[in-house]
Amino acid sequence: MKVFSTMSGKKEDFVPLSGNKVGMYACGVTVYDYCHIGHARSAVVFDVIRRYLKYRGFDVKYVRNFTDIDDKIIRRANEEKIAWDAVSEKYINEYYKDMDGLGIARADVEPRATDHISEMIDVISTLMEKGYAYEVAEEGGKSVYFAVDRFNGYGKLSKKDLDDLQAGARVNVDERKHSPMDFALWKASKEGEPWWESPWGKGRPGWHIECTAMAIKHIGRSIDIHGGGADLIFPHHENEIAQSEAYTGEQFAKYWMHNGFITIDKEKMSKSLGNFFTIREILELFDPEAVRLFILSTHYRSPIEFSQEQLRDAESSLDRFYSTISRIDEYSARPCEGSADKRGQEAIDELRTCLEQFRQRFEEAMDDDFNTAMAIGHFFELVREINRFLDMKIKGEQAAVLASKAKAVLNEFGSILNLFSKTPYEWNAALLKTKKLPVTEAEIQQQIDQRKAARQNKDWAAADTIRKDLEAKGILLEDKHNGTAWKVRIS
RNA sequence: GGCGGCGUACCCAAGUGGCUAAGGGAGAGGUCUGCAAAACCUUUAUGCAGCGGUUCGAAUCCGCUCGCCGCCUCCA
Repeated sequence: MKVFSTMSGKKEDFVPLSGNKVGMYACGVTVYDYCHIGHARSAVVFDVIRRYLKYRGFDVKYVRNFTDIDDKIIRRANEEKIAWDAVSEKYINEYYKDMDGLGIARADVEPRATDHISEMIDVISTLMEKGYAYEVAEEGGKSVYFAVDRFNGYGKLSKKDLDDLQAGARVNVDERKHSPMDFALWKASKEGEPWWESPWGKGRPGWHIECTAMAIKHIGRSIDIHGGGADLIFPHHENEIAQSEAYTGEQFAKYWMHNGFITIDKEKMSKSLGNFFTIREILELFDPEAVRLFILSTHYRSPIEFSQEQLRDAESSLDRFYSTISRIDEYSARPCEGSADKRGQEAIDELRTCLEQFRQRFEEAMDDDFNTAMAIGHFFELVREINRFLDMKIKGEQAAVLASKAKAVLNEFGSILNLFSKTPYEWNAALLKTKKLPVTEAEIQQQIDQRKAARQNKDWAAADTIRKDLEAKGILLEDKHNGTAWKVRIS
């Protein structure tokens, strides 16, 4: 397996630090607002990476944190005139609503910064002892800063030169810092701010220190994979490396993985620009599976331009997929009597070969730095092969069994991408709700029954009228040998 | 200004030295169908921003030009 690491800027062979155990830490969200689709991308990507590593037989421990204390949370609390922890509690709940809705599995550990204050204090104390950090007197207590120039190798992840950084610093120069790039490990609390007791008086942790403390506590002094959005490379992950490696004297993370952004009009989606869609806004309009397919159709490191058209394309793709599953189900349910002729036997052998090759191709794609886009391409290649096979209407039980096998393969590998796991019925029923179509399933069925009677009387005009009426409401009818099926029109 | 990335058909997108440049969406024609839908078949890039170079051979490596974006401040 090859994994691209931001540290080396190359794809590297993936070899865990210890046997087949993989410790994976992904930076989660700061809980002060609803999550947007960019957060969804990061969650989906690392969810799939974790699933694939497990599929590959690794014993994965996945940790994803919540930053539940920070300036923005405090500001939000002040704006809403509620307690800071009411803000974080609320948005953690909302996070789960969104992510569960999207089908993101929970991480093995989902630690919160404020549950790890003592661990952070321990790390900071050690950094003080080792001379990597210094205190600064503040009103009512002391703050602690990390001295960036004491850490040899600062900038190695983001490829930044300390001198350039300082020369180009846009940060307001803080007189109390020895160097403008130094960052807070511990902040003395101001009047009215939340605080915890520490060797430096009342205060709260800086942003970066939580990940060091929680990664080390829940995974270990060295972790295999550390991930997050590309915007965390600097300064957050750079600072994490400095703190952690200064603290342990060991390599903090073996592989650094960063997902690309979601853009709108080519610009990064972000809270500050205001050009974002929240996850819940999207889920009002599109099926969660379409959102996941949209995200996974592009390699995780490339930018994705957000658009509703793209989401609709993803829906159409899924609809194609589920139509095929539906065809398989019909075929397997009533296999043609008799046995396969020579051509049929050849087709059976061919499809069998396709299924074997699919496994290889899927793994090859995913082994290459989790190339989900390529893997999905292989799914649809297989879908076409299956459709061709079904079109041949091969006689005999053997062919029916093979069609079921094909479905099982699709489902098995789909589950690694957390895609393609519904039944065709569930897909359409979900769409009926998501698209808020003005008909119920019962009404559709009733119309289908009426139309059936008309068709038996060869009253094509009446039958076509019913079909047109339903189509106007977004429902397509498909006449098949064993009856009429309905589906939601994607448009 | 420093560092990094991107530019593949009508749209999205994979491919990063060598079989006919994956796959999805959209369009056109055909097969099937009472008619449709779905499915299948054919079709839509002698071409990979442009110009040079390296090479037996490049979308893929190198250089330059143009266009776009990201990080350097909180950010997935």
